Amino acid sequence: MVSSRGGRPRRKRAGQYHHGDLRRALIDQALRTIDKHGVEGLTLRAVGEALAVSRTALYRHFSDKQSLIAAVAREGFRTLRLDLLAAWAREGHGEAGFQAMGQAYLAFAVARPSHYRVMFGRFVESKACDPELVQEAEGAFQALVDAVVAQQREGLVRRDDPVMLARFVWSVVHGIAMLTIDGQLPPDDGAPGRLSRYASERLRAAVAVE
Amino acid sequence: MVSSRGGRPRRKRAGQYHHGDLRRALIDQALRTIDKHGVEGLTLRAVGEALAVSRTALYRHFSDKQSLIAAVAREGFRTLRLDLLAAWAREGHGEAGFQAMGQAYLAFAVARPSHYRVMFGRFVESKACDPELVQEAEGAFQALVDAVVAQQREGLVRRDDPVMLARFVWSVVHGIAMLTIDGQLPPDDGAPGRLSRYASERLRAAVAVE
DNA sequence: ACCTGAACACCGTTCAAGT
DNA sequence: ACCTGAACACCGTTCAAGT
Repeated sequence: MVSSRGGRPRRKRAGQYHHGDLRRALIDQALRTIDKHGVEGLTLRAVGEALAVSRTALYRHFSDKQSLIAAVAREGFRTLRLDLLAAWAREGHGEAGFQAMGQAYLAFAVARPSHYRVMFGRFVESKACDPELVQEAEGAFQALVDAVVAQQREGLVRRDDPVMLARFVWSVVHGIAMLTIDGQLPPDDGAPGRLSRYASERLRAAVAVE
Repeated sequence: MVSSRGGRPRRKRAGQYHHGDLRRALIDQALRTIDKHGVEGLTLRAVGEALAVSRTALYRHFSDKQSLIAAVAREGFRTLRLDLLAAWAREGHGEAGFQAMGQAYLAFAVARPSHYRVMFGRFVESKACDPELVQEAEGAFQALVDAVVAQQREGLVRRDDPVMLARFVWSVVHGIAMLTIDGQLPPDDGAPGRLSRYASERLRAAVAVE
């Protein structure tokens, strides 16, 4: 995180350049704003102001606002992938590890709902234009596929097409994540937690051998 | 649909009022715009222009843009509920009916992705402010719960808490819907269709008795 | 190369004024 | 009651100009 001391906009002397990794600073600041105020609260002018930089300085590093948002989404998929792999490894690459992956996934979405929404919400139109984003998203999904294949080898889950099976699991977990962060479950009720436990149990039954 | 002939903005004579059900016309026009250009493409100015009305006429019927969007979301939940009930009834209130509900749900989302996104996407902050929207959303969910209870009576699905079971099913179907309309499945591949068939089969296993 | 400020074409919303 | 146009405070983006 490249931040000014105390999080305040830096005082700027005339004629001075940013002279740091402005690209990095822009992404970090955008992420901070998105986490705090959502994507719809993200303005390039405010980002520039927070970094004590002109509101058009950004165009040296990003072609437009969408491309900045895409960079934020990319970071999200990267963090998500690392979280998933850590959970899977921590619990020993088996049934428990798979369940931990699900929990890690939901924990990510609940901790950073706005960030999660940016990753999936079609804020980047035609992702064909951002192959790095597609690649990062596929990397996160691959962690799930790998875990499925590993369990198939151990005879822990049925031997269907692992990609299809992983997509099914992803749907469940993504569905719960979205319903939770979009406030579709009764609030202040522990509903998300109970649903995720129940879903985990039913999901295990769905992917069981025979 | 209250439309001008040919879909063109109507010519307007000076001093003339709209004198129809402007509220209704505003919702229809907003829905049309959202379906065509997404929520982010919705501007109150364009809505007014399309209806040959001042861009502030809207404020007589809605407190702000959000409240117009909320009305569109409400319509969506109503249509979704009717679609679900029709599918359930058409296939005879059993296993086939339940599967048809799932297909109807996905068909709705795929046919009107932007509308579907508006229904769930937190465009209305703090839905407590729009109790009618909450009510309509709950109505759609209730159709699902009722179908679960009916199947439990027939011994077709396990006798867990029907609300919890319905939330689980909803998660799966909502997850597939979102991944599909957000372009997270490989395009031009029939992947959404195959996933939905596979998920339907696995889901049946997940909710089966014993 | 990297940054700047003025300018342009947009927004949602408010409000005094009209019928 | 319902509608209007001007005005206000915002946007993202472009561009000639600076270092």
